[in-house]
Amino acid sequence: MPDEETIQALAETFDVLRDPTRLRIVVALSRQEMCVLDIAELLHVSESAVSHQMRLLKTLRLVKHRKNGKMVYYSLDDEHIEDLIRVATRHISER
Amino acid sequence: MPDEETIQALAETFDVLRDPTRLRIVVALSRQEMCVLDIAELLHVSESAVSHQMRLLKTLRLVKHRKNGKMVYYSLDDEHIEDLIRVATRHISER
DNA sequence: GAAATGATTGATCAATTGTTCAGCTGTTAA
DNA sequence: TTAACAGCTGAACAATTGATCAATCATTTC
Repeated sequence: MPDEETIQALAETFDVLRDPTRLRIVVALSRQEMCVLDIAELLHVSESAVSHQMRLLKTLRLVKHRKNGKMVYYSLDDEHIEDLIRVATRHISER
Repeated sequence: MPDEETIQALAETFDVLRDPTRLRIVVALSRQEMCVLDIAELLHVSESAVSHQMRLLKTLRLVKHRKNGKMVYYSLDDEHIEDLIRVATRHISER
């Protein structure tokens, strides 16, 4: 049995992806870099909602950002997340 | 962008594994078949709590069960879940 | 049958969560 | 300097969640 710390870290990782909005953001960013407004429009949620989620994704080191003037461009910071989505997609397609 | 149904199914999958108790149950079952009481004792949680979680895991087809008298033995029903845990473990070990 | 055991269930409760709203910061252009 | 724009933030709210408790079911043993 993995130690408590590992379990917590694993749970935290899955926790990020369990929310549909966050999942959509991550999937979108796996294809291209995007700014907050682009994401908000694509997913039909408010800028504020996106911004809140980006803070979480940033804190957990899932995304990185790049500022250009007043725009903030986000992209994935971790290729493992794409792996997770791939494996999970295989899972649901066979269940 | 995947359709709404796929996103929901993906989120649901990650949702199961985001809870430490549920994650510990799944990890334990990936090693051996266990009954409710075994799991409860191993994880130091109540039988009732385990039973509630087993219902969820059963509903989402993550575990299967086998009755033998008054005992119910649970085991994993899906090898993809072990893959997910493997990939996630690699992720956290490198972050 | 009654008691004991393993497991399940429903109700309840505190804690957590994601969104909204309003106001804010920082940057650009007039 | 003002207005407009892109993004961030904290408070507040409803909704969801996971554990606990008590009661119950199902099976075995006495």
